[in-house]
Amino acid sequence: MKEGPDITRIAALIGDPARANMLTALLSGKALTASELAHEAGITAPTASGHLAKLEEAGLLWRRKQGRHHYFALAGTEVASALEALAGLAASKGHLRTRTGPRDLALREARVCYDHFAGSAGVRIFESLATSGALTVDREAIPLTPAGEERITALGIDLAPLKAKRRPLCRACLDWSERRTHLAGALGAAILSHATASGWATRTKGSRLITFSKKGASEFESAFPI
Amino acid sequence: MKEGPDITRIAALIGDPARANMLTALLSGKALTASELAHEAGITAPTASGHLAKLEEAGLLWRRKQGRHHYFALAGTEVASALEALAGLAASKGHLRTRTGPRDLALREARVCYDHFAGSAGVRIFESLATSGALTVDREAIPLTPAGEERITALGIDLAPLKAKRRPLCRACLDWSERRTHLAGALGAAILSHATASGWATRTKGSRLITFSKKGASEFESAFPI
DNA sequence: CAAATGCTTCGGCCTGCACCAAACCATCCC
DNA sequence: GGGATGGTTTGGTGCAGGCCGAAGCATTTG
Repeated sequence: MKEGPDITRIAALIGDPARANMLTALLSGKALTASELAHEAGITAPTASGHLAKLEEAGLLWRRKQGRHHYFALAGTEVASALEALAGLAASKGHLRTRTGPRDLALREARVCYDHFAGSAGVRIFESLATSGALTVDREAIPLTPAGEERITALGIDLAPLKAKRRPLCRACLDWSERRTHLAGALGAAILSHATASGWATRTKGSRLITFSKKGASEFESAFPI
Repeated sequence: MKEGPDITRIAALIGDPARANMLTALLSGKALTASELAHEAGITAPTASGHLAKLEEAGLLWRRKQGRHHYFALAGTEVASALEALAGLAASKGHLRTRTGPRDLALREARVCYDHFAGSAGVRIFESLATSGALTVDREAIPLTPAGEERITALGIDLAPLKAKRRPLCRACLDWSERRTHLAGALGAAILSHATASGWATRTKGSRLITFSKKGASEFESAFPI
C-alpha cells in the first residue's frame, strides 16, 4: 500500500494555499523573514509560524536566525525545481480561472526564476544562444558548443569555475508566464550575476523583479541579439 | 496573493494518500481499471471513483471507457516527470519512517519507471554505457557519442525513428530505490521494448515488475557489461 | 531597567473533505 | 428477458487540520 518514498507528505505540504504562496515567494531565491512570508500568504503571524515549522521539519526550507529575525529560504535547487515542475504542469493543464502569468507587466518582462533570468529577458538569452549555434538544443540536453564557450568568455564570464561545480552548466527551464524555454543551470545564474555586477540591471529588494537601466538594456540587447 | 499557475490545486490533489497511491501505481505506464486502482489504494470503489473523477477533471489522468471497464493512465510524460520529481525530493529529504525503496525485493532489481528500465537493471544499463564512453555524462545533459550510436545499433535498435521524435533521446533519471541515475528518454524506452520484444524479460501484468528469463538475463548482462 | 519588536506556543473554533453503505446506471453473458 | 459484474451517484458521519486571539519568550533599543 505505501511503498516508495513519501510523496504524499511533500505534496500535501505544498498543497495548502498559504504554504504554496510562501514557497512561490521564495522561488525568487531571496531569503525572507517570517512576517514577510505571513504577509505574502495573507495570514497572521501565528498561523505562518506553524506552517514554516512544518516546512522546515520536512526539509523543504532552510532557516537562519539572525537577531530577532528568522530568515527562510528554499532548502536547495532540488526543491526549487520540483516547484517549477509543478508550476509547469499546472500551467499546461491550466484551468480557466488560472491566470497565465504575473499580473504585473514588469514582472512578465524581466524577473528571476530562483537564481537566473526568466520572463521575456530570460527567453531572449536562450533564443539568442540557440539560434546562433552556441547551444545544441536537444530538448532537455543542451550542451554548450565551442563557439558558445567563446562567446560567453567574450562577455567577460569565466567558465572554468562553473564547469568545476557539481551543478549542470546548462539546463533548460520551462517558464510559466512565457511558456517558453529559458536558460537555467550554472551558466544561467552566472549571466544573471554578470548582469547585475556590470550594472546592466538591478534586482528590486524583496521581489523577483529586475529593472534594466537604459544603457544596460541596450548593452543586453547587443550581447544577446535575436 | 495568488499570482501564477495554480500549483496548489495540483499539489493538493497529489497530496492525498489514496490518490498518491493510485498515481504511483500508474507510474508503471500501464493503464489500470478503476477497481484495480481502488484495490491498490486500499479504498472502496465509490471512494476511488470520486478521486478518479477529480484527477481526470484536473487533467492529470486520461480515461478510456472500454466495455464495462474504465481504464486510467497518466495524462502524459509531463505528469510522470512531475511525480518523479516529487518522489526524488521525498527520497532525498527522506524521513526516518520512509522506506528507502519497494518492499518487494524483486521490484528493487528490475522494474519499470514510467516506460523505461529502473531498479538495479536500469542503473546497470546506464553505468555500462557511461563507463564505456557511449554517453558523455555531464549530469543532466548526456548526449550519445558516435561509439554509443554504433553500439546501440549493434543491439538491433534502430536509432533513426527515435531521433525524429520530439522527445529527448537520452535523459538522466534519478531512481529512488537505488538513488542512482538510470537512463530515460526515447532510448531508455526503446531498450525496454527491445528487451521484452526479444524475449529477454517479461512485464508482469498490472505491476511495475519485470522478470528476466535465465537466458535473457545472461544476454542482458553481456549486452551491458560493467 | 522598561518598552517595543519579531516570532512561537497554546487553546478552541470551524470548515472541508475523505470515507463508506446503499441505491442507481451500464454492459456483458446465458 | 434475468442475473452478474464494473462504475457512479447520493447522503450522512467523523476526523484532520487550518485559522485566529491571547499569552509567552527572545532580542534589540532607549
